[in-house]
Amino acid sequence: MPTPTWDRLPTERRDAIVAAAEAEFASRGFSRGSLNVIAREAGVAKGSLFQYFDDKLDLFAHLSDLASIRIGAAMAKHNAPLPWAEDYWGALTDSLLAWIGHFRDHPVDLALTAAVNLELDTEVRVAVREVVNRHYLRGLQQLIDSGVETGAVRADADHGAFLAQLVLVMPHLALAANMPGLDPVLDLHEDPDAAVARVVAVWRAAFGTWADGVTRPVRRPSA
Amino acid sequence: MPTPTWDRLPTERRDAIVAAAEAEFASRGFSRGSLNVIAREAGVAKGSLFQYFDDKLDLFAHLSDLASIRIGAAMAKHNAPLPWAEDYWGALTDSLLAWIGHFRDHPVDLALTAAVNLELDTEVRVAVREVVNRHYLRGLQQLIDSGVETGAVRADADHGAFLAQLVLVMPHLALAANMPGLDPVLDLHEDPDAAVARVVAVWRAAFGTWADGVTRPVRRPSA
Amino acid sequence: MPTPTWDRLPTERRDAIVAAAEAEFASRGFSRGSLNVIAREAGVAKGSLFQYFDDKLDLFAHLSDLASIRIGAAMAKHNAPLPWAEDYWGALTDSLLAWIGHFRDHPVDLALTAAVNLELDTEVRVAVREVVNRHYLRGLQQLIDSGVETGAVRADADHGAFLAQLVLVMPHLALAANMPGLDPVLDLHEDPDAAVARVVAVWRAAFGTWADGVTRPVRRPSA
Amino acid sequence: MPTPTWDRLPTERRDAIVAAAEAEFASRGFSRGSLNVIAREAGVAKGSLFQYFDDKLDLFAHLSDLASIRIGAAMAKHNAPLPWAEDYWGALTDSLLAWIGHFRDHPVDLALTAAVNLELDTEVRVAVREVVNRHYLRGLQQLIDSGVETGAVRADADHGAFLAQLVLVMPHLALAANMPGLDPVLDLHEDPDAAVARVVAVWRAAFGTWADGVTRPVRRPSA
DNA sequence: GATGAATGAGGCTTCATTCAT
DNA sequence: CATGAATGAAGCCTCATTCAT
Repeated sequence: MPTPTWDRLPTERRDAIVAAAEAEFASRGFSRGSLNVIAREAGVAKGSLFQYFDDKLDLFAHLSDLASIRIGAAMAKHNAPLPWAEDYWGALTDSLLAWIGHFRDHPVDLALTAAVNLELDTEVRVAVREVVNRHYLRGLQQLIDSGVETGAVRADADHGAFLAQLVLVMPHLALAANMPGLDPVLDLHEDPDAAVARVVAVWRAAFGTWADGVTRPVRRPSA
Repeated sequence: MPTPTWDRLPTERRDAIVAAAEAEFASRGFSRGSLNVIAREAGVAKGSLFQYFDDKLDLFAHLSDLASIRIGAAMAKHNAPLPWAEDYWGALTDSLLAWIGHFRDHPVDLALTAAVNLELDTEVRVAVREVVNRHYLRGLQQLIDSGVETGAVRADADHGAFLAQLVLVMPHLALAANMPGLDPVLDLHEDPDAAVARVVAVWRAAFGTWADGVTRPVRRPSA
Repeated sequence: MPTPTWDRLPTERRDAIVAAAEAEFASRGFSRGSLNVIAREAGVAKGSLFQYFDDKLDLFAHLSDLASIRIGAAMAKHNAPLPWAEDYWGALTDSLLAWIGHFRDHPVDLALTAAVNLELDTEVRVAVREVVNRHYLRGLQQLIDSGVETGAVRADADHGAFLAQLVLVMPHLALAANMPGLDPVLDLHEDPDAAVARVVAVWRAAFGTWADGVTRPVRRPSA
Repeated sequence: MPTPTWDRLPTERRDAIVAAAEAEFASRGFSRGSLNVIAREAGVAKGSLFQYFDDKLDLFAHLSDLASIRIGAAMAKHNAPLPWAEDYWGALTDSLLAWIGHFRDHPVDLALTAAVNLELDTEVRVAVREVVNRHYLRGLQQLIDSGVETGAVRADADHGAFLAQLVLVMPHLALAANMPGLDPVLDLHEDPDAAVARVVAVWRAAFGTWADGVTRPVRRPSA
């Protein structure tokens, strides 16, 4: 967590540091990103960074926090007007495409998400994910709940498994749709629309009700 | 790719280097793994490594190649006697648990898989994945095909989406089941049996035929 | 020396700074002790420290001064009721054990004494010792004088040499008895009672009168 | 301990590094001595130092080892022709003056001894002392033994206490005689001859036999 | 008189790669 | 073909002190 000093800083100074740090970590990842470079690019003394953040990881976690808030806000804004009640799976498809689009249009968010998800160092990854997942899980859980309420998601489906799929698949969509070499099957990078439609179809089959309202029971494993 | 010199090397020398390199990359990842340490532990001169491999990445890719072959062989051996024809989804569940078990019992394979999947540097990741995916995709495709043949997997299901799910989920299973802090929903690390059962249930619902043989059509998206 | 500003400070503020500084220097020594930490722990601004003290050394010297006064008072109180007249060497032994005990029970005094005695920087050490020795020498000289008056210390012994032994040995006792690895012979850390008895026996032999009152002349060196 | 690489080094390179390191640590002590400076002055790359020594402490310990060997050899050479059998205490006085002289004439040895004895960091001090004390203790013990054999030291004296005095006093003599501000009583820095004579007189009184051969028993404390 | 943000030199250590032997 | 010493840039982080507010 940033120090109180950070919060008292003039906005321009904070912005300069955040911009420099985002650029650096986005292009080089956490482990290889350099505080030297960040300080130089931000036009501040190297030591100043340590007045604002405990250490490198603390700075990185803060950036990730900012990014996840930014992404969450953008998605909330996009999702609000979607016709979840009338066409849940269509709205979900639309939302996922917007999700992909956000990362296409905000390379910094993409790169930070990549950096978080791909960071090798377990300590780093766990520390940052803890912060980030807190934001995401709540929103995704609400999304599932609303599907249940409107009848699009079967009440007796395994909602936890659905949530797990979302948590697992969404970062993959964001990364693989915008970076080459990550998806060898769905061709996300070339044709995201088709790929997303196929993914949603899977979920609909597994967790959705029939169009005619007939629910198809899927028993949870008795194990 | 290793140089011709590498291939002409006495077996013990090669083995010593491979063992040392696996141990090092397994415990410290690619970026932080040290050639110094590898050379020391293998009992060879630092310079020699550069006679066998172009650079650090070349060595790492070779190890990943070896590991994927090893893993593939182990899984093939385990899968052979499973009752795919009689109980496809049960066999799949069994296979996935064995998959998780393999990585639990072979920390080196786990760590290398982690290193590959978590490596940030795009160049590194793409280079290594290209090699690795070649092995995996073939095996997984066969697994799906056999499901179709035996009638467990619907002929009109989106087999590509199934393959994508496998490719995406299996590394996640391997890592999240054996490292803490990676799975915030399914609790893979604590109760892998239940988690796997839930995942397979999803696939069965999406891609499987009914127990009574009635297939439930899932139209591919018209998009 | 503290500035006049320091003397005008509210007592609680002074106490907070002294406490924080003692804790810091005690645990990290002079060279490695950090003014940053002291200011933070004391709840004062970093800059304020420089309003009260010229620099780091000035602050440290002040603490040492306080500690030596504190130690001197404690020892004076302990020494007062001892039977110097009846059993000088027994009283001295008792006093030295109390001396060791004081440092065992007051880690801050121990650490400050260590910091003073072990500080490499000549400038620092000389500056601090000058202040500290003033207190000690007077007390130790009185102790010798009283021995002479009561006849326990020979009048013709080399009292300066006795004083030098005390000055040299007492810090050693305090440190070596309470820190491992400083005394390779007497085993002060393990069995202080025995070690002190042996040291006092040496002094008694060198500077004391016989039990039967016969003094054994030790001529000062004619050099 | 230096690495094997260090031992294989050309003599001039080793000498350059040792000279630079001695000069640096001698003038600034261990904690404040800088490897940067040492490398620059020695004309070697900073990284090379880490091919020869594990870390800063390892280098410092090696220098201390060299110095203690050097000092030990010098003293052994000086002590050999002294008339220990005829005039033990005179010889001891002479030896101690030579000891002081050695450090006066070899400022590097003086400074290293100071650095070892005054290093605040317990870990450092203990590590280095372990190496150094090994050399000294043996020599000093022999010196006492020879005194016992020739009858100058009483057989029933507390030889351990004598050894402890030597171990404690000799570094003090070396330092205090050659650095101002360390000895507030004996005036070692101004008149070492007199000071040494007084110290030896103390020991003679405590541990020596009478000139006329009458031994004066000093019972070890019954405790 | 108090504050605390800014400084920036300097600290130790790591490491992939080269190249003379 | 093997060796291993040398490199030197780059890494993160610490800290006493200053000075504008």
